[in-house]
Amino acid sequence: MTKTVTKPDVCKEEAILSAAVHVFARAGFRGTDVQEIADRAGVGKGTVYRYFGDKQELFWGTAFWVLDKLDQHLTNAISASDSPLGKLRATCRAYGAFFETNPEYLEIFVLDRAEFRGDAPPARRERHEKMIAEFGKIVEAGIAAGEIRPVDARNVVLSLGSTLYGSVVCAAMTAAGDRSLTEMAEHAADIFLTGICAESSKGSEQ
Amino acid sequence: MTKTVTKPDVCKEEAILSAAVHVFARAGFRGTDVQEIADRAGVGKGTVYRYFGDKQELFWGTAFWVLDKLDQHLTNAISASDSPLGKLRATCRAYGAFFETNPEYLEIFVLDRAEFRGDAPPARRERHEKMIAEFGKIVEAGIAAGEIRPVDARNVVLSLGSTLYGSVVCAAMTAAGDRSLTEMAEHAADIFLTGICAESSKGSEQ
Amino acid sequence: MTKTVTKPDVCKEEAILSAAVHVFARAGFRGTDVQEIADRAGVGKGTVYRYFGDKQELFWGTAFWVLDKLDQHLTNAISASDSPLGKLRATCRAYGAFFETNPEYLEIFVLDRAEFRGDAPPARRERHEKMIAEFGKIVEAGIAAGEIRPVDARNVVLSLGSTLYGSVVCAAMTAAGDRSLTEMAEHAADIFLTGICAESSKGSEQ
Amino acid sequence: MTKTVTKPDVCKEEAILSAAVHVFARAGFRGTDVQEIADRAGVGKGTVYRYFGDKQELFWGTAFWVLDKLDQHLTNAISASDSPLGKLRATCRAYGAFFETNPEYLEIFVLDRAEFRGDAPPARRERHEKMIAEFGKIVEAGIAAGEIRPVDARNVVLSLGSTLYGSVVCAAMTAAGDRSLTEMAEHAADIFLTGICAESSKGSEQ
DNA sequence: AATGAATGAGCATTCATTCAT
DNA sequence: TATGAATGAATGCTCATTCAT
Repeated sequence: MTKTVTKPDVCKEEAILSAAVHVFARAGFRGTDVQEIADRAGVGKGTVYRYFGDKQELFWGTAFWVLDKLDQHLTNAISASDSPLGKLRATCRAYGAFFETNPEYLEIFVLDRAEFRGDAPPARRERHEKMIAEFGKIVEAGIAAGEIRPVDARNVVLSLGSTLYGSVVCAAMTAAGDRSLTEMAEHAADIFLTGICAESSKGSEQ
Repeated sequence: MTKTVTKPDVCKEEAILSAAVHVFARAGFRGTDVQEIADRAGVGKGTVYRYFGDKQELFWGTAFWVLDKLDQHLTNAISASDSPLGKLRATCRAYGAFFETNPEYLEIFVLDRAEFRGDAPPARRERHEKMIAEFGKIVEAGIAAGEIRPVDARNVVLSLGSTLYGSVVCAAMTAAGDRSLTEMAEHAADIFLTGICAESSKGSEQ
Repeated sequence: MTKTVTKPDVCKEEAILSAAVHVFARAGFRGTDVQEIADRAGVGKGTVYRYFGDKQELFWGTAFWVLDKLDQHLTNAISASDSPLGKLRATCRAYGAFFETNPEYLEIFVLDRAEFRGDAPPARRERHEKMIAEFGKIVEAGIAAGEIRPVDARNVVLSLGSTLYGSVVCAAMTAAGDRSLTEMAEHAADIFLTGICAESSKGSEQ
Repeated sequence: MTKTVTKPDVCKEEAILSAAVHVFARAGFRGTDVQEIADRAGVGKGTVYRYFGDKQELFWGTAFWVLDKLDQHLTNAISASDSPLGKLRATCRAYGAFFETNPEYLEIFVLDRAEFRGDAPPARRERHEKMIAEFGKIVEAGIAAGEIRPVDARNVVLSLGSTLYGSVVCAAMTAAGDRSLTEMAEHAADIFLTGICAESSKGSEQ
């Protein structure tokens, strides 16, 4: 019989995930002692294992949780603007702000990449694709509206994602001495968006 | 008495570093057994410690070694073109090609960020600043030549670095299914450069 | 207050014991997870503890249950023959057949010895003595009838028991490659009984 | 690369095996904490793992070590007598004496059966077969000399082995209250050997 | 200088047992 | 009475680091 995993209490699950973000972010995956997560969550170590099966699943659960929060945050940001370009700008700002407000979440993203490359469970891949598709539609709307040059939407979304990811990771790396994550992301967005704007709307964009 | 570290034999040092790249890249920092590096380098475990002091120093030595190789690779690429914009483009292409040719080097960069955030020893920070300054000069030359809009050179270099970093990391993450690292980096460069080009030179750039 | 143990439902008790035989036989005493016994018995883990107090008591209950079954099986076999020697032969055959039919029961016997040496609760010791006495009477009847040499009945019964135990354990160990448990037991009985028969002239050997 | 196991120091190996016999015999396989073996052997826990790889291999090493000692002990006993029957008798006596002198060795045998049924590594199986063959030759010599009835030598050896095993295990189980292991084994031998002697007229029984 | 044997702190995971519902 | 969620002590195994040879 495979490992039994049940989550009878949503509050405990949240407490564990919240503690896990904190500890993983500080100590890394391998450097984390599950006991510390349990202590910080106020539950027994056995409970952590009952809820998540093993340390890796716990980490994946944590990473998914964070991705979910990011998705919600970005989704909120999108609705704050009407034009496609405005939505993209808002997304970039929200992306930077999200990780500036929660530096621990950024660590989870970095660890995810460092420890598990492409081994993420299907659920996370699907969520990622969903987000890509979502933004792809915005780009296509921008193209239809003449705000964005006719480009391959998926590639542009991947590039924008890469740029934002690189911006926040690198900005956080240089110890906040220079500019905030949000400023970095906005600067990256400026450069990025100006580049993909159609010639006709250059004037209004810059 | 502080830890005695000497490197009497350059060949051994190279062998250890080469082995370290391999093993760190595969297993991560914490997941790496120093014994495996010693075995692969064909030296005793004690020798690794004599040459590098401890595991963390060994990793830093490895990361510095890789950064050095990247620097040389990019420096070569720069000289292949005369115009500032050409140099930047060539740099982007070279950046992608470097990590496409040596995926292990990319892992070292990712691990560096994941495990040690900003704890890198001064030597590496200095080297990093040196590279930033180097490219800053190119940007300034581009501005002077009218190829690049009047921007803050340092910020632009940081943004370009972030973009390239994000591009290769994310491209490698999506399991090569989409495009090669080099293509990703070039695509990122296209968007990036087009955005910072002065209005006057748009035509020739696109 | 001492541990409260009640068995309100005989069906559940049987279900637990039956499951326990299965799991203990497969995994050994220490290797057994009480949860698995509960699952297999279709009851909650708490119920197992309510019925048996703790894991050791559960095992002893299981071993006693099996011993009881063996006793019944051998008692039936005895009644199938009239002569003392016939009864002993029948007992040997039945002994082998019992464990051949129920290999799990043999594991319980082996585990019992391995884990608890002589720590068995008085009830099992008494039951064991009762069986020894029972067979002792048959031996004495055989002696009285002139079928068996005048030997110490208890010692002979202990030896026969040891021989049968050794036979089935060793036979089961050699992976059935050679002969069945029943054949092994019969062979052992042949040698054993022939040896204790009166008529022969064993002068040269003692 | 598979687990590296080296045994650079024979004294340490002996110390570990000796400690392992002691601890396994007292606590059983699962109940044994490898740390205790290390402590008793006066080495670090890591050393135990360096020498034996894992707990199971350590147990197998221990069991083999004991089997080896038994083999030597029995081999010595054999040479003390000239006639085949004498050799078999001497073997039985030696078998009982071996385990009476070293009750811990008996526990190892019992645990071996309880935990690993037939999973023993090939080396131990081969050693076992070698011993069976050795005694088979003695039985055949006995048959040739007319001391033993014409029986299947291998089967007889297996039966004798089973009988002796059962005798010592059962004798030890009944807490030495009755007779010593040696006496039990001799008694078993008496019954066993008398039965396989040629001269008698067992017609009515067979 | 080079080696690799020895060490033991550290950590993931399991599971007997309890007890609130 | 029955349940199963929660717990934390227990234990196998790893690996960074040291140091005698």
